[in-house]
Amino acid sequence: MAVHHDMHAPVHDCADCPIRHRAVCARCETDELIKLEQIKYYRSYQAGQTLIWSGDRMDFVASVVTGIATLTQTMEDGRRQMVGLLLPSDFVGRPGRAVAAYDVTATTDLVMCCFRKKPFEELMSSTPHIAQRLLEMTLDELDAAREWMLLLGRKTAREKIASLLAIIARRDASLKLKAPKGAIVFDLPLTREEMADYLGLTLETVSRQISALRKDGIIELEGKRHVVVRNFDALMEETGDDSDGGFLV
Amino acid sequence: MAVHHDMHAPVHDCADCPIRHRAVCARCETDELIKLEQIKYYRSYQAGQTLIWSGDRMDFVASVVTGIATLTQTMEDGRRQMVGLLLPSDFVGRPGRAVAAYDVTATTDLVMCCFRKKPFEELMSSTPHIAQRLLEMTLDELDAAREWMLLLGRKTAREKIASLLAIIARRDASLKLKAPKGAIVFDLPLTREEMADYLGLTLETVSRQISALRKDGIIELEGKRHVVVRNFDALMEETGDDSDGGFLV
DNA sequence: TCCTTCGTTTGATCTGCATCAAGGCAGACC
DNA sequence: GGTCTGCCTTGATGCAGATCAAACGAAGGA
Repeated sequence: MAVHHDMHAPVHDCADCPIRHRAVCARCETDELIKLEQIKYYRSYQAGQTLIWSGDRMDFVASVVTGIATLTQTMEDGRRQMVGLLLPSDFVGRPGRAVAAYDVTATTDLVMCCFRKKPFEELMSSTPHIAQRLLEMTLDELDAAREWMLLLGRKTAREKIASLLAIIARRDASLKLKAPKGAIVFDLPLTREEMADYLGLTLETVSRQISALRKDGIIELEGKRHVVVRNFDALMEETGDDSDGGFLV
Repeated sequence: MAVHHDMHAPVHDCADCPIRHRAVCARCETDELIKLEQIKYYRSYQAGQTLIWSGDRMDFVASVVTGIATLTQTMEDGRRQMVGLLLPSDFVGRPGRAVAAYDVTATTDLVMCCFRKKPFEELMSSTPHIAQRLLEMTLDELDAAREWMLLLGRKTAREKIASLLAIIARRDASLKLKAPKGAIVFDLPLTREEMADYLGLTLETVSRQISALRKDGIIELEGKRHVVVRNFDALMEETGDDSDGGFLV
């Protein structure tokens, strides 16, 4: 998720927000931020906990401070598809909608910064640039969703796995000190089953393809979750994406 | 695509827009509409024509007046995935982005109402409710994209076909005089190949599944494109969605 | 009129991934 | 220690949908 703060650069963190969240910290010391401060509150959740069930009333909107959450849809017979991955600074909830459309689950311990919906909406209508910021974020998410549609509809299992690893690797690389000279190293934040739900596969296929990428020397594994990518270009070759930009997430 | 005009009801059509388009006609006779009128212009395209190629410079945004257009992504080896279906009143283009991310193709003869991007963006920053309107539309599209991810990742070929037919049937029913007492009747606006690109299938599978639904009495076909649905509930049964609301498109 | 083209249907076969099944490994708890 | 539980791996088998191939019908053009 490329962070766009261009319109109000430089951005810095709120006093008591460990992570700046895009929807909130347009520019500290503005009136609207003060108002946001007045209506915000924090909530913590444990790994595995489902914060919101599809169909629940939603009386707040929120942004992720630390941890990872997922959005999933479930069919009557239990088939599940993950439709969103929420990383720190991502926004959940929809102004103008009363009922949640997806299950929201914490895959790691999670801290959310919440705003009661009513005051948030009032603030939104009185301070135009919040809507513009949200629009920009939503358009980014839409691009990511469409990239994901290509993956789900047309990529092979191996390409799906490579794509997911590349996304996680890239994100981790950008979070840490930039330009990792050598190997990219990261921990998978998802179980095999969650990866399967994300990719439209079964957990067995996920496991097999990860093993295959390991055997082919594309990645190295230490334990089940810790991944080393020595040659990022080789991994990108496996994704099926054209060499350059590609993923917007 | 549920049409939301609630915030400024009643909405009526612009003098020379045959179809009201959500982003534009908030309420006629407002200042911003007059300004929009000043920067808008129409363009027509023939069926099959590609209006915009992924990577092209985009110096305008637009909304569909009549006809149908598609957004597609293509992989290097030619695999294609449709990622959006643009119906009358839908919006194309992204304020704040210079380059198109997808191919945009007219599947029928098409009329677009265009706005040069620069003035549109200026107007957007001076008239807040345009951003709010666009946000609402974009959130709808995001919901649709996520519904589509479930389809692509987890539905069977038969369920995919039934879902697509149900969406088209429902849309047509809402465009025409509402509450069709008996059968729903419509023409497929897409070729088998386009349907395949939409659904993440091959055209042969699309053809076979349509034949199967016909044999099973779920739909009737007159010619290749004309579809009769006598029992909409029976069609919905085949989609795999839970009975009630479901699709947001 | 015939011929071509394009979209489509249908058949035969192949294959990638799902499914079913068994077992391994590490951490927690007794 | 032992055993339980959650997560993961690997093997054997089956099947939905892809692929390869042929042919049909309607529209259009010579």
